[in-house]
Amino acid sequence: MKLLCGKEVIYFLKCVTGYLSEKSQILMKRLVGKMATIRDVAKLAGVSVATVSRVLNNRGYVHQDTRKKVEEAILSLDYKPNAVARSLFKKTSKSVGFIIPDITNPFFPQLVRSVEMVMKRAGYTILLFNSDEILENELKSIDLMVSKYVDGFLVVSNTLKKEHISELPLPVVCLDRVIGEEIPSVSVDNYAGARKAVRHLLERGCRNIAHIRGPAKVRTAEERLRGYRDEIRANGLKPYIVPGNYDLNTAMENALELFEKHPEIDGVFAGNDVMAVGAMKAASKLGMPIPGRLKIIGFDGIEWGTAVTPELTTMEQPISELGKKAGELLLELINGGKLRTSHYVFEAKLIVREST
Amino acid sequence: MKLLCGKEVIYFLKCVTGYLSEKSQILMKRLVGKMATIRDVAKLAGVSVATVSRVLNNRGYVHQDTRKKVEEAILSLDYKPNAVARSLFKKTSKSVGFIIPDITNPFFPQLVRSVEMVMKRAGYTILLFNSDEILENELKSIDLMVSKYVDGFLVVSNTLKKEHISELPLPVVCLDRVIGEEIPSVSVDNYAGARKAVRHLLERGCRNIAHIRGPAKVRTAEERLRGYRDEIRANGLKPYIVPGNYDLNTAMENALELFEKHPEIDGVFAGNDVMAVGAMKAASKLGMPIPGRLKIIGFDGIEWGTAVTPELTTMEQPISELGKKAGELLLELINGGKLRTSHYVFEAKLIVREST
DNA sequence: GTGAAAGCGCTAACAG
DNA sequence: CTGTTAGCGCTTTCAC
Repeated sequence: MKLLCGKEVIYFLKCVTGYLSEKSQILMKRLVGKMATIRDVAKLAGVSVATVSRVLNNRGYVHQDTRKKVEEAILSLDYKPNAVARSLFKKTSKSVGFIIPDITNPFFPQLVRSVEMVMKRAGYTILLFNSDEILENELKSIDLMVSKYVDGFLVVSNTLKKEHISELPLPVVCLDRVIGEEIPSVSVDNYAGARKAVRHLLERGCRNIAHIRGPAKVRTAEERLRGYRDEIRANGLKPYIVPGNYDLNTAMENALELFEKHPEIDGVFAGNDVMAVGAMKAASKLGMPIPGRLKIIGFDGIEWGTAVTPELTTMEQPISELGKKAGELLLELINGGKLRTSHYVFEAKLIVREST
Repeated sequence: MKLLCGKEVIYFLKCVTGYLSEKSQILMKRLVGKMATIRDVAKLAGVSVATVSRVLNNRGYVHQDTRKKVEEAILSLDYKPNAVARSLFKKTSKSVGFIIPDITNPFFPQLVRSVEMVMKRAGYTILLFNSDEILENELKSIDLMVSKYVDGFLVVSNTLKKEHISELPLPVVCLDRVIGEEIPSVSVDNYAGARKAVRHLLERGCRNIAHIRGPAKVRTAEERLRGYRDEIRANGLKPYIVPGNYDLNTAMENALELFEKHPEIDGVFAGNDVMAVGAMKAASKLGMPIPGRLKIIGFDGIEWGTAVTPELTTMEQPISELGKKAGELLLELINGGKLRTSHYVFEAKLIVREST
């Protein structure tokens, strides 16, 4: 048999099918690439589908001998339960969605990884959606997820509002940014982190500290800006604020301009690591030694920080922990648990490297 | 009604339900958060489910007036077709899997992004799996995908062999690495790219060129090594090869050792950009100016290359194009098309920046 | 043009 | 302990 190819098998089947026992016929189905169903297993094992279902799910009593017969049938048919059929019945799919702005932003891969890790361990699959922070994309993704019976989802977004989420028939947890009181979230204390960053620069002797801020309307960026401003004020210093977009080039250009206009600047707190690297490049273009002439601190703790020379001092976010905690919350929610705390706030941690 | 909250509505419903027309009852269902089904729509519109299905799928003849009634019902119930039920029947899920080694490796986010882009446009969702190149993980993910009726999948892997794939009941395309003649693939010509890289160093005047190689058994790494070796030989030079693991630290340490032992080295071709950055750091520790005393070229074209100072010269892979092409191939396969060419090989492109 | 009915593959009562 | 059966929500013949 093994030597026949697809078409031949089919032909052969047609010829002999009438003469074969039912069991043999089932076995043949496999050879032509058809997936075995629970019914095939039941027939082959000589039991009912209910019994097969029982051994599959380890539920209810099944006699040892029966179980064995079923297991053998499963093996010989290489039967795999059909997840879609199961989903349809159970209204659950063992999968969760994850909406992020852009996987290409170096902050997210680690987050995705840690989320996937805890979800996979619990038997869940991840559907990934890049939204580019465009509301319409997010909404579409959500509809899709609902119709696919995902069991819940994680989202990092600034555009999404609570009214988009609160009526949904599935659990949601927000990551990195909080959307509303009612929606569980995991984030870091950006404000405190920012103040700590500025304080570090102060301790290193900086007096004229600039801030390259993240994009307007982005929560994290606003909070870091506020932290910077407050700490600067509390020390009676003058704030220097330039816009940035959480990306390298804008930050570099704006930093360049800043350094030229304000040569007194001796410290920079960048809204994230990517922009900090931009500032480093600007400084290097102007021949300003780091940390000698200028000290720079970033925010995030992404790998880039250790790739550059000098290595970047930064306020590290516990990215993996964020993802892990968010995943755990979602799992609890999925399993019908009530959350004791529904807003988790982590601390950013000062990692002193070479740029300060 | 709108002022009642969940529990109250339910109570209210219980009380009056007997007195309501069937249509009103259907409308109420929504208020308590139940998803409308095609049956609800049919009832509300006063037609059969078959008709609703017809307007949903734009198939067969439906009278204008009927269509209108149905559409109104859909709107007023905020009905969304259930993707799972549809999948069960159609044996297709409008989703594809993507198995990658590790999203945390800066090469993959861009790839994922570009794949998602073409797939989303065609209405497909991405299931993401990080395998860590562990065969067992890959196999598990594949089983999962099959049972979820994914319509096909993309995979980048060295561990997976053709026998794991060729019998699968769904289309597969390999990315970045080719697994076998029968399995469509999209990759780049690592060998030629490597030779080109070395030639560039040669043209820049290097005579003692070392190679930091990628991990053993990884196809791409082997090919780049071979390219290096052949080009060096062809020029009658002496090869210097040190191991690396496609990661920063190993590369840095090994480069450090290499530079100390062989001060004559004046050029480095690293197996990927991450290791090239490692080499840069090593050089910087030893105070070897780049590109003055030592020239370095990487492979990949990831963003890191522009973040470091000096910016990294590299053999750029057209990552987005790889993803796009792979996605397109998969779509063709899914739609039952035959591929004219099933192995696409892209060229790596020399991007001269500051490190050479 | 439209409806009735038979599944897709699985689970969970409910009987024995 | 095991089998029968009625769906989950949708699509698709096949009649009318």
